[in-house]
Amino acid sequence: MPPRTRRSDALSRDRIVEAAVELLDTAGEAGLTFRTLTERLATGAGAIYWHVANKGELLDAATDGVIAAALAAGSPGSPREEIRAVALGLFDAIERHPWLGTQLALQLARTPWGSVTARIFEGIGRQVRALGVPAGHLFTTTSALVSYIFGAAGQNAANTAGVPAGADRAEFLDAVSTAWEELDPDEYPFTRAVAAEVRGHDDREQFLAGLDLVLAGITAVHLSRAK
Amino acid sequence: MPPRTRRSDALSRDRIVEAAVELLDTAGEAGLTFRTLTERLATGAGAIYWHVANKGELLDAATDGVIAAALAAGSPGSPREEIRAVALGLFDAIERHPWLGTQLALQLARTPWGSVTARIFEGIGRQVRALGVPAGHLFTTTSALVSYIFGAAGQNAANTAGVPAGADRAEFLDAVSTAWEELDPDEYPFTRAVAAEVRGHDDREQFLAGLDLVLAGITAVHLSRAK
DNA sequence: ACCTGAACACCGTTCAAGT
DNA sequence: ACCTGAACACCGTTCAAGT
Repeated sequence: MPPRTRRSDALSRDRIVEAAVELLDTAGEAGLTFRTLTERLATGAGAIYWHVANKGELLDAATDGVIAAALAAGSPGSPREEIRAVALGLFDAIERHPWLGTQLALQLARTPWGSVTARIFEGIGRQVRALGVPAGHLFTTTSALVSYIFGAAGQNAANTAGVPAGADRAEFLDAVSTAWEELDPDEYPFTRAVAAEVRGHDDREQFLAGLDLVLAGITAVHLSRAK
Repeated sequence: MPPRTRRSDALSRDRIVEAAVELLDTAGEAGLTFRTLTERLATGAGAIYWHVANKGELLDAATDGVIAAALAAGSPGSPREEIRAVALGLFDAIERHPWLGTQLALQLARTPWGSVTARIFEGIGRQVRALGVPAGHLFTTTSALVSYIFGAAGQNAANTAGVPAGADRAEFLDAVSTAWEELDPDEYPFTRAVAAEVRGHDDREQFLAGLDLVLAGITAVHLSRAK
């Protein structure tokens, strides 16, 4: 009897990465092991190591592929619109693939200027220049924007990943809000006071509002005599 | 013959966490295992599990302790100064304990509103309110600021952790700058153009410049009729 | 050149047994 | 109540052997 899952054609790096992404999407980070991967691909561990150096490289490739696809959709528009598009592309990709949040952080820690960072930095930076930020401030300004985007997208990944699969979003926010209202008034007066604002908020809108805040800062500091 | 390292007194959760931080500082994230930890504490694995539920909880406790200590120094000052102090507290802690970058990201992914986030959110939020940001915008504004701080501090943790221990900082920046200058002109025109700005920059100054950018945005959007 | 799969070293965790 | 340490299940990785 032939194996239930038969390889239709030869193994390749791309097929391995693709299978890895599928496993990550369906079973989470803990669901991707060399055992599950070899089973899914109906092969042996050594076969995978022939195409990929180690698990870290496999995860990097998976992260890279998903991010590259998310940023590929280049819509023409004003610099502000382009920046929003790049940021939202990352935001949405993390929402679709919750493991991206952790993985991006780990990859950033391992190779700070890897291809993912470079891609986003370049994409954002071009638009920062198009905005009219003067030459000596391009690096710092772009870095600040990218930092916000990574921080906010990561924070959000945490939020969405933390919610149990079946739970309703509104229910979850309600629970957080209630929990905040019950914090110690001496230690957490601010968080308590702000608890109500959590209840109805939309993550995506909040992400964009924060982005607008940073853009407003860039305008105020670097483009004050513009137009 | 008695063991080289003898326990001077009873084990405790605090002693275990303290030893874990020491191992993380000296040997990195890979250096902390239950084997090295039991050896250092001259005990058995079961003893540690009596005080700590699992490795995740141990890492959370280590992260929490270091962050709490870093934020404890409360210097009185204007809201802006306080915000800078909190942000720099986190920034410096990550620089002193490079494993914090990864660990914060992982903890954020596991328990988004854990004590670390809550601590920073509360600390920043109070000052945002003191700045005069109107009630309905406190949550979103504080979130944006915290996102930038986490993103930038994390990004920086990556940068400093990536540098080999002995290497000179200036040398490293020089290498990055040179690498950027050699990127493909078609794919990375912006990054190439900005390579020179990398060479002399100071991470701490850049972190603060970005923070000022966000603060300027908050002023422009929410405090425009202030004073 | 590409793949197989048993074997290895190492990890977090458990648990019967001690004090 | 607190600790010991052998044992267990599982993981990433290697490598002699096959085609």
